[in-house]
Amino acid sequence: MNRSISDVIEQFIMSSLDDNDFIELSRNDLAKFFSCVPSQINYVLNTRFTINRGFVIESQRGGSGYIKLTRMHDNDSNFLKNSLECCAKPMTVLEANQLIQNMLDKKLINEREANLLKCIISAKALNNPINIDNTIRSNIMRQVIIELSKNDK
Amino acid sequence: MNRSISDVIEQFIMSSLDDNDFIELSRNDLAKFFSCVPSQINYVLNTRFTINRGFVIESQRGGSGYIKLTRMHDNDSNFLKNSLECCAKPMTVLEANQLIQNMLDKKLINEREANLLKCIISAKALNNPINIDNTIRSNIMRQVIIELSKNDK
DNA sequence: AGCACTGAAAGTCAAAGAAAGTCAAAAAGT
DNA sequence: ACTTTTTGACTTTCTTTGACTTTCAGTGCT
Repeated sequence: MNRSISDVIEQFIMSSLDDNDFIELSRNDLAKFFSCVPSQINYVLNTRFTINRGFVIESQRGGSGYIKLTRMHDNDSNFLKNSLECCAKPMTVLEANQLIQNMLDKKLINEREANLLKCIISAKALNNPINIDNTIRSNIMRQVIIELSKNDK
Repeated sequence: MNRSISDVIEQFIMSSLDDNDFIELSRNDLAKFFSCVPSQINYVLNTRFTINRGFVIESQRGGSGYIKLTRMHDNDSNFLKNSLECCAKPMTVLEANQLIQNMLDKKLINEREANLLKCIISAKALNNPINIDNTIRSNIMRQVIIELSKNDK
């Protein structure tokens, strides 16, 4: 197996995640360590540690910036993955409400949270040109799912 | 997580506020203590201890000058009412985040809820024509506040 | 008492620095 | 040929630094 540097970096990051549910990386340091350009790290992250594979990435730029990588819990991850597909297209209020109800049923959120979400994706909250309304709604739900995927507190 | 010197200073000031409702700082002494330039203290104050997060800063220059930092206390309904006014105008991500942080500080929402809200009002979630972006954001926050007011004690 | 001087604060603002992100071209695999 | 990987120039975001400004209390002089 003639593996690429990307594979090696993937492996390295993967094993760092063995012990912890999340790790914090320095893009520049990692790049230096593997003698590659920094954007290669982004490439690895974007191609290997995707939401669909159960990972969530957060980061901050600027002085003492960082990249935080979180692994999702497996049981929830499937449901969330499927839900994500739901959010690939614009959603009506009805569809969004159903998704929220599903999340509630699966105990991924509680009642209070469900109510919050419902009011947020309501027509009132997204009061603006109708044609992009549903798009924003699915964008919001996608972000919610990503947020719920982070299993740290 | 204390990533930057600014974060460390923020923490320090924050914990000084644990016991008292207000504290008096000496900009120069603080700067000396943390081995940074005095204006760094201003930076921390301006980015972390903002009005939107419920802090008030008073200061005096010149001989025996000082910086007085006060944490605002007002009851929940007052707070919600004021927050509503905040949402009368379009809001930037930063403004919304500070409002959410403030709600968290006041225990009107918990950390999980705060994170949910933050991701919802993020640029990513509201990914659409910039000029109406901020308007949607304030609409959303308004609905959230209204929702939170429902189960008010 | 009133006034000017002085030095000790704090404030401002913009440049420099330090990350991370983006995107597309070039290179390498298959 | 086509897909994946590698590279690097350019962008964006946040932090750190420092030169310069403003304000004030105290002091000494008239």
